[in-house]
Amino acid sequence: MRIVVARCSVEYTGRGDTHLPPSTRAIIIKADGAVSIHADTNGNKPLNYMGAGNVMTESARGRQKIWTFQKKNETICIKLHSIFHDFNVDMSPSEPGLSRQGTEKDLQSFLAAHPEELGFLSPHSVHREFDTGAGAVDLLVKESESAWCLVEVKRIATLDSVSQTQRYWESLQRLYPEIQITPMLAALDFKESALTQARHSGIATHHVTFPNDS
Amino acid sequence: MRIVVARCSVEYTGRGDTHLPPSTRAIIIKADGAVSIHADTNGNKPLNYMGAGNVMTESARGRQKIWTFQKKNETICIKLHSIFHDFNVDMSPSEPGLSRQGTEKDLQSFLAAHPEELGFLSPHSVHREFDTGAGAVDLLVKESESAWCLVEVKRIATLDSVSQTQRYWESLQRLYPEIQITPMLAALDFKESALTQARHSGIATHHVTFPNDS
DNA sequence: GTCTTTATTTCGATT
DNA sequence: AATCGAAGTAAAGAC
Repeated sequence: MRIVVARCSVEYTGRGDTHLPPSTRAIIIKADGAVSIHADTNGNKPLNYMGAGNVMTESARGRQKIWTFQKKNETICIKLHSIFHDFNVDMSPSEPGLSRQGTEKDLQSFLAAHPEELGFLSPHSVHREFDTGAGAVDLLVKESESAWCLVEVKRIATLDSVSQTQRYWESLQRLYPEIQITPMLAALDFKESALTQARHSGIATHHVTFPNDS
Repeated sequence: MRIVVARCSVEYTGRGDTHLPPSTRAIIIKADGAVSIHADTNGNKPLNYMGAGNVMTESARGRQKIWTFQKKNETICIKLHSIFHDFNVDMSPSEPGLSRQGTEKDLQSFLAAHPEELGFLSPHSVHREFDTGAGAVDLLVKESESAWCLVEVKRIATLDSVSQTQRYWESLQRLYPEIQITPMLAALDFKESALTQARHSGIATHHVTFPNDS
């Protein structure tokens, strides 16, 4: 990892176009090629950046260094006006990486293994990531041959979650017109507007408690 | 800005729970309090982080320093096993910040000023951010007293964009049952699935070209 | 402060 | 490599 502190200005063109006027910032270049330009503000977000997998070239206009990082459809160009620090840090090439618990996936697994938490006492079968023709729904619980329940799982249910559930419902009902399909939105937490919208759309809501939650 | 390079392990609890085993990483602490922990991989993303507005406390278990950053419903805890670098960088407190062009907002402004790009040759009026009762739609074009067109603007239209447009359409039609309301999704680019879903839902799609686009 | 939406979203899984 | 759905999304704007 290379860390450079410099007064610089930056131009980016690609998904959008951006410009960064001259100021002092920290520039981080990782082993994978990723570049980020950090000011002392802006939270953990860089002011400007480019992901891994680019080609870096150094040029100079007069005594001013210019770094250009090029990718398929993106270019970021950093003009270095004055360099205050510039050093490399050796890091172990093997980073163990982050492990997560309590994700939406975890919740989905839990509910797939414990459908009784959703009120399904003796389902025929529980499918995960069942294709609806408009994206895959988290769970499809077959209560009987002719009665299925489609369950969308969220950590937090929002208006979008309701729309998504409805989209799955309509699409799946179209694919299986002879089956009676019931939609359900299950979440750890519901926005008030999501509850209202779900009620209006005829979508059942189920507040679930994660086993690890206090 | 404080930059620390250290062998460390990290625990985070809040929106989820995460764990980061011991390894060497760069820790950046900004003036606004934001912390990010960067490995030499993972692109521009930090492995773990916490946004601005937290309280930092330093403690020690034996000779091992422990930093804890606490926020409303989040805690991040960094155990420092060995510190290799630790220095402060002075930055001008006034960061000019990034200027952007070609955002969705820009596109919305452009289309509000040039409704003819969407096929509206002589609209009575064009409203922006018009409340539908289920969120605000980008544009509401009144073609006549009794015929309105609701336009959702995106840079890239996805399945979600179609759901969102439909949600606005239904809600607005419920509020104004006597008006004939037509929905439209306008974007620089459409996902194939979005086009299919829009056609199915009776939502018009309009591929727009941004004036600056080549 | 809570909710809604954007983003150079970014990231990961899949085709 | 391109696509598409999801995210501890984060951050900004509205109410």
